[in-house]
Amino acid sequence: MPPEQRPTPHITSADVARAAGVSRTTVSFVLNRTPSARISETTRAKVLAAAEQLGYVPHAAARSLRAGRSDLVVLPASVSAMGRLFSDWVDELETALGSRGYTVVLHGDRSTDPVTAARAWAQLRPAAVMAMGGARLTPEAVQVLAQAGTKAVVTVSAEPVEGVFTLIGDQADIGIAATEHLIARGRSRIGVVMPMERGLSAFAEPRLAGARRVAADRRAEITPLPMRYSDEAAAALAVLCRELGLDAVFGYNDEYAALLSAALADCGVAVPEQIAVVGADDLLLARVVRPRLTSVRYHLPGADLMAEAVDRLITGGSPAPLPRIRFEVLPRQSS
Amino acid sequence: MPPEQRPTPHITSADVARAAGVSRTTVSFVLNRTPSARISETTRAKVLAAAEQLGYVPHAAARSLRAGRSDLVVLPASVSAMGRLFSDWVDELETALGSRGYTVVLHGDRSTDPVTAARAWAQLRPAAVMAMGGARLTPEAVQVLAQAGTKAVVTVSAEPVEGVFTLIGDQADIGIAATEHLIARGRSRIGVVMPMERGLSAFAEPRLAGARRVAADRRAEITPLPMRYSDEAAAALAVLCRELGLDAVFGYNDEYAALLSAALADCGVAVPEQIAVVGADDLLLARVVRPRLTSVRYHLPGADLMAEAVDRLITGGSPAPLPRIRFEVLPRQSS
DNA sequence: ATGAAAGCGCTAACAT
DNA sequence: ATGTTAGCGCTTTCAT
Repeated sequence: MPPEQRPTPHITSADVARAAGVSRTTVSFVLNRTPSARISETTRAKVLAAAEQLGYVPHAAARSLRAGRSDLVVLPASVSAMGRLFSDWVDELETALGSRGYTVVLHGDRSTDPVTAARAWAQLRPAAVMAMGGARLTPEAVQVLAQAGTKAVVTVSAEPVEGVFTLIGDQADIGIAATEHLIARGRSRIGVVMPMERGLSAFAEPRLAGARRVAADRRAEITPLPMRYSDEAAAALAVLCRELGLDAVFGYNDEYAALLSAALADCGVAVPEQIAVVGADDLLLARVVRPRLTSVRYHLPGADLMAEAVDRLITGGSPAPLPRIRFEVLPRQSS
Repeated sequence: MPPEQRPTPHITSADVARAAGVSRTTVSFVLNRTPSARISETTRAKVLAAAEQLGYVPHAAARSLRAGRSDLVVLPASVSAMGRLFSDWVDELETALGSRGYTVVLHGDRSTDPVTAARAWAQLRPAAVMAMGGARLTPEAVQVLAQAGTKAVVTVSAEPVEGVFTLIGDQADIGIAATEHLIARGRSRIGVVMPMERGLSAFAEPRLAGARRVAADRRAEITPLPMRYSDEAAAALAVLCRELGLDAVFGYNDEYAALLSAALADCGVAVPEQIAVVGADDLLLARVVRPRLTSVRYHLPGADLMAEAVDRLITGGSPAPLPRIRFEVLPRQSS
């Protein structure tokens, strides 16, 4: 049977109503399972059949415009800057929120100004904005979202942010964990890689600060090591490490650490015997390179717990505060 | 100065009009730079000032509902399944489309049924859907999108898909490139890793088929090697490779290849002297491991070219066909 | 150069 | 149990 050629290209709920011989109200009630309306089984079946037969797909924009609420959850995040650990979590979060009826979309976050970014998200009038990555949430940005009716604004930060459901997690803790591990392994002349790529210093600085804090108490010495992400830069830095007489390096993350570790080996420095190396983020990479890379991993709250909290925020409840993000050293061969 | 507390939480274009002392029509003209309307400089300035002062943010849903067109580009893609090469491209595409006035959102693609997935995208009434990853586009799914008014449907496939702007790219070419490279290096007993993780066989099968096609002509022998992504599986497979007397392995992609390469070294097999290894996707990983991994990389059409084509499709033009996706072997130490 | 008015597709009081 | 009706915020003829 050839596909029926509709004169109207767009099928609306009115078409469904007409086909089923009911009003648009009834169609709306059936399709939304409105609890307050009692619909007879026969009517419900008729409506469903008509919708199916016509290939009706509701118009999300019209729906949320009228209803005054949206089921959209915007997750600002640049997809290429996402580690595996985080992207797995995002996938789970998407599933968890999806099963609660929300539509999750990732919104590339390449705008430089927080307010401009917030305006871009606000245009979509989302129920929630979860700025878990690099996006900065200034008070003005938060106000833009609030004014657009965003019910839940979530972020992760070292300290609570006014008007925002804050997941507490301090990058400094990563530097602390790595440095404590290295000192426990008997190291005391510790380099800390500072990536020179843009946007990374927001993470690198607190990690360095954490390392310094630990070292100050334990008579260890911290040397910041600026490094670009390239073979050449790593090779040069490897030589420098040897000349400085370092006995350990915290490599910012697994990628920088692995690159440097390979460069150290290439120039004859034994890892970990002469210089121990620690990464962070527990990427796949850490388990594939030799020596296997010691890494600091983080534990985000379960995606389901997070989804529950967001749902509570959207529906007007006050969620229980989530546990602080914890960091853990996974000792492997490189330290 | 404390933030002004508005009685109305949502600021609409009517508020802007009132504050500027003009009609909503004028506000719309100014904000959209409607070319057909001539607005005096003073009026334009007044409107802009009022909008800024009130913190007005347009309501994308209302706008596209009324205008009958949307500036949304939906990119269905599971973020955790994305390689670095592809995610970089997505970032660029986002920028390129953004500068043309489109709003790009990634929509997690975890639904099993193509039509269900298409319906989820169609709810957003996007101007374009770019299914570049694993998402299958059946004729029914394409029809759902067409009926929802999606102007541009784009995908990548080995052959043109009816009603879809198809980027031609054949996974088999990867297997072909890798195998030709290995044969040129004098290898003839070639294993091909077949990942057992779900969803990957859609890519793995054609790669294997490509390898077989080349081998048939050149008296080389292909052995499929099922493998799970784990240290243990890799170790076991490394032993098997030795026992089978293979002299080369195409590792499906860089991750599997690197894992296997490390396992081979661990069990005393010299790479590449005894067994050459080739990966694919040219991940960072390939340059960080030792020996550095030979990899097959692909060249997607430039993001700007792609954006241009999508824009053409949306605005009713017919874009020039894009160049076929090309694959290239990057020889490094492992082969 | 600017305004009045209609209506996009949908939901939710309020009727019946 | 189902229908009538009034908008949600915006764009766009058509007047003026």
